[in-house]
Amino acid sequence: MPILETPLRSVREQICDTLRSEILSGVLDNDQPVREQSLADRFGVSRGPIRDALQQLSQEGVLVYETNKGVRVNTPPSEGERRLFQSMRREMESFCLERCMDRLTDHDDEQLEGILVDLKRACARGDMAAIADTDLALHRYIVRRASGELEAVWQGITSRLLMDYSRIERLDEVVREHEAIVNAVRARDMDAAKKALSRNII
Amino acid sequence: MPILETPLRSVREQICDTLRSEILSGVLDNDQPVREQSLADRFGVSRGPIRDALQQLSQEGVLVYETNKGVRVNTPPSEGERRLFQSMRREMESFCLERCMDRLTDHDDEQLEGILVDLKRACARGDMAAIADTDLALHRYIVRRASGELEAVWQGITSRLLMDYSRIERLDEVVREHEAIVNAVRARDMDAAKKALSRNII
DNA sequence: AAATTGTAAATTGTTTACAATTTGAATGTT
DNA sequence: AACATTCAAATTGTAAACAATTTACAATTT
Repeated sequence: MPILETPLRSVREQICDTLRSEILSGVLDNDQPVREQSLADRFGVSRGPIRDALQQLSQEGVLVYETNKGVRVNTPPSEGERRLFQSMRREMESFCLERCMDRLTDHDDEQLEGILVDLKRACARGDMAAIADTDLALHRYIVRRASGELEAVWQGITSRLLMDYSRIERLDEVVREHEAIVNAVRARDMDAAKKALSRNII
Repeated sequence: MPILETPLRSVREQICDTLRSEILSGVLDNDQPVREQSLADRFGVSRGPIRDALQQLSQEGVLVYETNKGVRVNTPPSEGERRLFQSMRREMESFCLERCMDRLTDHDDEQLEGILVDLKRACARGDMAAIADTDLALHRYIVRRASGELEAVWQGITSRLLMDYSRIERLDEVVREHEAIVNAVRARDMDAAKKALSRNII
């Protein structure tokens, strides 16, 4: 039997992750239509799994679905909605820290450190898609560690918040903020970790 | 051009609503597997649209999806998760009230009153599925009136909170709470409306 | 010229057929 | 009896064909 549980990511999930990363990092313009057949050609599968992925991304808020018209890239939330989502995301991640902090092991510290290294590399080469990926990966690690049940809700809120990830301009700031998060978590300093997480949610 | 916008609900949405209602009201047991073909037979369509609906309900938290194993009815959230979702739902609905209150018209009042009538009838005949439907419909009306962009997030949180709707036992209490909500909204009393909504979110 | 209508191409929605995987019972082995 | 193995049935995953709808553009009318 396998020691480490393999997630066994489906085709749908892989396509979702790729498209989400590209959209959040600004590769595709807003309101730009996304055609099923072209994606099917690109990923080398039929339209079935593509439709599954597009539906999931629509529910996540990354795409907008219209009956008989397909999907298009969503627009960022309004200022009011942004503030609401910020508040909710902070509440979620604080909750997750509270729940998982005393269960974290050395292995978790190593994982977080690894994500941090990936983030630094992505920043060094200015790869926005990879930056968005690793940024999300670090937060997601905390969420998953606390409760897999929360991940889908967290992803929906976070994706909507990041629909204009492009406004992230100071890359060194991103690295420093995530270093602060990892350091606080490694020190098991709940208060500092919450503050560092909250500061990074904008 | 059409005076009243027709929502044009897709097959997927209709199946989603039917299954969600049945599951939240306790018709199907937890952890019970849901077979695609049997649902296809029941709704008179092929497995394609069924799979769409099951995927959506999985992301909503009503069902749990496992690769190559299909879906099963989800279990209610833990006590901690419940408190978190409660807090987030209260924050969302308060936000929606703030945003839509001064835009409400007589037509909105009539709509809310209509939902209230439906709720009373459903309670009178003890139809749990209809009670859950109309309960949700009233809150959803406020959310949609404030911002359609919030609905998917709200639905995910709310569905998870209602995974054990059966604990709702005092039906007269349900009616009174919703009457309080509608009355406060009709009076455009922000504070009372927020309190009434919050009291109803448990 | 502007608006309307008609038509063909493009696109999405659905069904059917088939491939891959899981499940469960029957069988065999220790 | 307990455990592993095998194999068929059930179930999910994917592909391809078909139906329904939308879109874009040409033709026609006002």
